[in-house]
Amino acid sequence: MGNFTLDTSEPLVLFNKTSRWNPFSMVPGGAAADVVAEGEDNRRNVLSEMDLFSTRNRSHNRVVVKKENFLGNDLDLNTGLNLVTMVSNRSPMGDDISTTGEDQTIDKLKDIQNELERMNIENQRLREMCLQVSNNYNALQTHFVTLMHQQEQELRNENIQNQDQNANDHLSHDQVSVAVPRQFMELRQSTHDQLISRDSSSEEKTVDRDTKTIAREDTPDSDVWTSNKVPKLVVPENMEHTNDATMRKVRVSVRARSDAPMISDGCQWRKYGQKMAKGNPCPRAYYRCTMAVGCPVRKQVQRWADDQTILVTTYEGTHNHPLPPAAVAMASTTSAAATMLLSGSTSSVDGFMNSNLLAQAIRPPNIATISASAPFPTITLDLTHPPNSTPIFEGYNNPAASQFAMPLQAFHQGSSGAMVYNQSRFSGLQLSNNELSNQVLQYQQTAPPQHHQSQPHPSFGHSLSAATAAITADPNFTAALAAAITSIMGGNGSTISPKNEENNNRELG
DNA sequence: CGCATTTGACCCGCGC
DNA sequence: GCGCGGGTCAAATGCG
Repeated sequence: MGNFTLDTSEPLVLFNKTSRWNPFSMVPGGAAADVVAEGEDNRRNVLSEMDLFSTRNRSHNRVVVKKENFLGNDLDLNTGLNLVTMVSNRSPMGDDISTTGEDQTIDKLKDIQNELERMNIENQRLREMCLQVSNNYNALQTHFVTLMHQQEQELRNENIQNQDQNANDHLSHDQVSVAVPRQFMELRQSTHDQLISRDSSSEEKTVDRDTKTIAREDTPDSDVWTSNKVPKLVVPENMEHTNDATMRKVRVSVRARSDAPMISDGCQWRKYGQKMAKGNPCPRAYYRCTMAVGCPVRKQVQRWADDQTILVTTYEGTHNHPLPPAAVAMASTTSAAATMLLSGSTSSVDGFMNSNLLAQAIRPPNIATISASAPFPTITLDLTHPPNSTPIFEGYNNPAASQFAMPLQAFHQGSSGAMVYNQSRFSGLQLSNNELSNQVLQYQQTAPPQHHQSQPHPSFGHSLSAATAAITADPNFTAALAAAITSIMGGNGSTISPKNEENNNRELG
């Protein structure tokens, strides 16, 4: 088989070069384009990689066909799009083409169809591989950020202990050690404009306050969720407990339009309460995850007061059990977002968050809001932007699938507006990026809509798409993905650069 | 009958 | 100290 690559990102008309029919005569404006085979005889079946959409070429009304020969019977097409094969019944010289030529054309078409089927299967396999790699990457990223957070917190604890011992020799060792989870305490206290300077004379009061709050906020999950009558003052035994407790208190809020009482995120939830919240005529429902005994994850569902078509789902905590595929995307996204928010609560917030991969991954403008003015630090993903009318999203415009159509469209559309941070300490983190929309568009071009519609979990494809889109916006991820694919494919020694990924995606589609 | 949901009571933190 | 509001519990209720 000869090498033959065809750019099929747009409708393509395949024609025999021996034909006098000129496909470019249909171009608005009526100017016919020349088709030139460089250095080759026009009468030979020379068909190769054509850049039909190059601005430069188009501007010159000329398409350059690279010289790359193939035999007529070896036509190897890589396209998933509709091809219209135009075969003239006359040669350029005016000679009639025999019936044998038509049979050969039919054979070619059959070969093409077979090859298309094979390539589609291969593309599907590669797509699944990409999803798996992206999921693994996200999990690793979350773990990495958590480790970074713990490491920094340990350093801070050492510094705090040294400062406290120097300034307050009269404080007992236990009182000082109580200040371990100060990282989160700082954020919460500053939230209420009550941050007390450690240099002031009120140091003892500060420690007492920390002690009280820690008793509630840093209690291990098992204590918190099983009984409220256990001793409230629990000093964290290790950093892991501390991290779990603070993580549980960090919230990730997702706003999406939905008529359903609750968005489907792949997890199993049990409602354990409902309250009327102040300032909102709609009740707030409380759910806990029931996929495992003692899972600390809870969520609140409430319609937005300003627009009751918008459903606000607030997640809190980290799952302590394996997740089904349908729940991986949302859970990992919220978990990573919570980790990012925790990372941002450190004193080195700007530098750390700017280096945070997740911060880049979720930084499409006008989507994420970090708010510390709420009782708990909350990162809000606003997925309520109006739908985009791009035909590619027709499947997502189906009302039945609307609940997660919004995330996709929001991610896709997220090229205007600005990411908002309610608290001044986050103001240094200006996240503006429009490459995500391109990446998402790319991803969606490679994902056939019917694939989503036929999934057993309707929300899975959409939520996973949104999460994957966010992940793939990270250039580091692109490089990692390229390396992973290269490694998996093993073989031809060629590497996939991020720049080439677009072409690869196009071919995979 | 078992499980999920509902709903009023209770706990707790916070502000005045 | 008291009241308010958020969050949770658990008995009652509903449903398949």
